[in-house]
Amino acid sequence: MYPIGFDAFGLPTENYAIKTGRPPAEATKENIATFTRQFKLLGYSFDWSRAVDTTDPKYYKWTQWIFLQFFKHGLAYKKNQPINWCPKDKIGLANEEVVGGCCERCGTPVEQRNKEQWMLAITKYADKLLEGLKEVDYITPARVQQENWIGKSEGAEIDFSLRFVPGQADGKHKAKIFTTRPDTIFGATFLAISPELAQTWLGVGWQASPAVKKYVAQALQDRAAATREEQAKTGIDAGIKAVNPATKEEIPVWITNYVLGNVGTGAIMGVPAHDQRDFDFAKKFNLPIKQVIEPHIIDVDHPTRSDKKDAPRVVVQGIVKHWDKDEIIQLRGETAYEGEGILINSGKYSGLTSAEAKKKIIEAVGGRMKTNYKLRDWVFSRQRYWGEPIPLVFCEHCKNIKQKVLLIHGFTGRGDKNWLPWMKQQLEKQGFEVFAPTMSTTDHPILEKWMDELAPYVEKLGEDDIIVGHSLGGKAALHILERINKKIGHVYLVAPVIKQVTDSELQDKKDKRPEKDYFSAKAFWNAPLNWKKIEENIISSDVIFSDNDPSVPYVGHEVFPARWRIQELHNYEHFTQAEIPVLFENILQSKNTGWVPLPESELPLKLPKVKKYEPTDTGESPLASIEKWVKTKCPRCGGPARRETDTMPNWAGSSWYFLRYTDPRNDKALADQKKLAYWMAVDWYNGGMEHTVLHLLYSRFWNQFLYDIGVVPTREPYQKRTSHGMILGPDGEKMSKSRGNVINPDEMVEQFGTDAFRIYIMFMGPFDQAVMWDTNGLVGVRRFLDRVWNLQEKISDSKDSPEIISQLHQTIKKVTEDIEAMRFNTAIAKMMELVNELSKLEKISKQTFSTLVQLLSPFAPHIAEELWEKYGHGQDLAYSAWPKYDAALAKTATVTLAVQINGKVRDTVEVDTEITEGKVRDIVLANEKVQKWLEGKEPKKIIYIKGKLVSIVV
RNA sequence: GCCCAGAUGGCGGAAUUGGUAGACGCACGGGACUCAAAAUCCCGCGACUUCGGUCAUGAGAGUUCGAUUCUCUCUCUGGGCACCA
Repeated sequence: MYPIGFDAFGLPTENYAIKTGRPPAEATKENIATFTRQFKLLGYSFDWSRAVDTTDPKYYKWTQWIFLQFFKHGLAYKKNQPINWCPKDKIGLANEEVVGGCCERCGTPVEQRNKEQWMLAITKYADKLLEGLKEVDYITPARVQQENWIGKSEGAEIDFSLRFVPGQADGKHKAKIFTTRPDTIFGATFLAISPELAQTWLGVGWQASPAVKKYVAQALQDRAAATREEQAKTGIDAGIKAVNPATKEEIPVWITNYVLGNVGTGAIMGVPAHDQRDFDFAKKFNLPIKQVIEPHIIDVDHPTRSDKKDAPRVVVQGIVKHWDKDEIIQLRGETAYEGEGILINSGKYSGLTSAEAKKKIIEAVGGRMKTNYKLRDWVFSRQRYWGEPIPLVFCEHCKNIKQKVLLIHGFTGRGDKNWLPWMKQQLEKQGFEVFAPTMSTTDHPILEKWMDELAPYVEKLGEDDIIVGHSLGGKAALHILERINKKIGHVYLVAPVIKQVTDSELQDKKDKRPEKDYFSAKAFWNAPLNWKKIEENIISSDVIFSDNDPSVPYVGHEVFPARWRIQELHNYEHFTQAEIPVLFENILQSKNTGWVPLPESELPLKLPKVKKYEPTDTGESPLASIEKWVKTKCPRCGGPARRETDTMPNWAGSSWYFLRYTDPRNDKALADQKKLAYWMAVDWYNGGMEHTVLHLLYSRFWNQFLYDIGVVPTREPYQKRTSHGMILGPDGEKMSKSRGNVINPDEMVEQFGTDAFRIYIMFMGPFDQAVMWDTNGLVGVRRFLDRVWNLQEKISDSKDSPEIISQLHQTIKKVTEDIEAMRFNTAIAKMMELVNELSKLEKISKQTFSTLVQLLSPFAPHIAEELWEKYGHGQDLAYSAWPKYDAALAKTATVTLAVQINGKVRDTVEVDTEITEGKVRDIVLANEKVQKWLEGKEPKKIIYIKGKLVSIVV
């Protein structure tokens, strides 16, 4: 399947509409018609019956439908986000419309303004998107760009306690830092915090000096200027001290612009001896520098160690003269991996390697392992006209409907123990109605009793409501789900007891509960689960475990069905503490905010017609000014409601189009399950490098999400991703209208013909490299096609010579292999060689000519079909069998061997292809030139490479 | 700064499990055909040369009988990310 489609939502079309006042849908239609005509003109064999257009309501119905799935699963949420705002034009700008911090149209400096925006929680998929890269075959740059963009860094969060008066600990105030190098903590000579963090400290009552306040205000303002260039490092001593938890020494706290507010925790420990930026800063402000890591030479003699082949390292090379012999020696050594090494000046950790020290130090200073990602959630709103309308309405009445949460405690737990009361209080504060009953058989759990006691609460729950189950309560939650006949909105399992347990394991349990209680729980514990039924009754689910849980081990997808979202948190034990903020935040994402999804029957929500396409001067999309469209009825309660006026970004439609190709006209689903199962994943996705970061990541995210909710059959959408090179203009620059270096295919086809144009594009350079357009190059290609055409005159019934047949078969081999490896340029070169040879002959056989025409047909289909038909082949060439390579026929009787003496070619000899090595020696040694070069000496060694060369060492 | 890719005649490029560097095409020079031109066909086309050769694949080193290909260092070009702790 070789499909094609058009993705036309977005800025260029919208700007064109603003400029001309023409409806973008109209211009899009015209452009699609032009592209289609040109593609057909060039003879591309697309399956036109599957063509899609992302701006077609029949298509974007499903884009909207997918968005609603994100919404229903708590992955789409609204958040205040800064947007680029032009105060003169009074519109929000996309990043690409901001040039050097100024508005692209009018040059006014751009301001940051906060606006409520729809967000997609792609960060929840950070790890999955990273993991998925292992199972696909992408070209290296594409894979690396994905990895960098996700930007996983594993490190530790460590608290530094603060002292507002030197020498006096108040025990209350702490600064949390993030570091990937906890092993360097003994070298932390200062604490650096971002202006953003300083601002929040000021906000909660920190009495800083006027100079500090002034610096913070200034630094924040400079930051807002949002230039892309790196700013000089500035900073100020905050006037307070922090205690290095490793050395227990007081170190100064500095506020500086080189620490970012939105990375890590917004605070770092400054280790000037082992971080370039910390070093620069310490130099500038005269802060102490303390070395705590020593690079070490690993192995002088072995440049590559077999046990650590892939570890990057620094190689040191030196050339010295021997101390007494007159000899020059080269020394080579390797430093430690990635600058890590052996700890020094680090108390009892001195002498350990970085890797060994990391864990121990984190533990000793009370830190926590923490994984950070660079990836941010995806801002999914655009205050624009030309995009898919977001199919939600806001209903004040429904906002006030109370969502219910059922908290189920675990074995020997209670509704008023551990984190449950805290969670109940927090959720009630947020407007939830919370049930946290205590089971009467909590110490001797009996499944049926629990089900009976929970039944009255379960009865009250529905699609908006939430069940949270802890430990054995998690298992209870699953049993509830397999017994009901309705859907529950969200299910959170906290360290669920779900793994089968044996008697001996129960006996080994080390906690205080009596053994007999365990055996009473066993039947409950090990009761089988009907996952199919459970999955039918859940809209969304989340599972968390703790990595140091003494009683419930982490359980992954070997127990949970493949689609369950499972997270492993650090240091939560068995969640017996009073608070679990992470869980609270997760539950909060399921909170009803008054936004109500349109029912599927009302999709597509079509873009209304407007008079003006500019965003309004309040920064909202033009849709906001159409009262008739905005004012609507709530699909849930029927009361008055207003529509969302934001539209989706241009990435939306292109995030799933590959799925639609499998079933482009389906109006019951985005595509039929069977067809998806048949076609997906995409075997091979070739495209430009400009789409290997965002589009690739977004579409993988959508596909993985759709997989998780059971809509698509594969986790990853694309098996293989390659990239073609860009064709540059004749000036070597990227083709663009403004530069005036655009080549129009219509003109080229007019002048040289479609086939010449096609072949030139393939012949001009390697598939994956950027090449400059040179119209002169078309001349040679056209000559080649003319020569092929002229060969007709030579066709006869004669037989071709063995040499010609051999060359023909070598050409079949080369062309076949090169097509598969996308080496089109060399395939064409090989055919040119054959045609040059044939042109020299008086006569050629019809058979040879036909085979040549077949080989040529993928490159020049028009001329090839014409010649094929003309020379008496009934069936279309396109459906004929590809020529077969015959190794026997490709063989030549003789080969030319190069004769080398001491590595230099001195002569060539033509010998029988099947000649023996002994005979070759005889021939070569008898050779006149060889004799001359040998100068009577005996050869030390003779190397014979069959079919290639003979090398004589003297 | 970091990451990725690359560097071969006048030009686009070819050749890698290490084996005759410059295939194929463009441009250029010479010749044939023609009254002439275009088109076409044939020949030549890396540099130097005392015509024996010598030097040449961004630079320098290494391994090897032999390196465009493998190892190391450096330079430059293109692309991506960027004070990511």
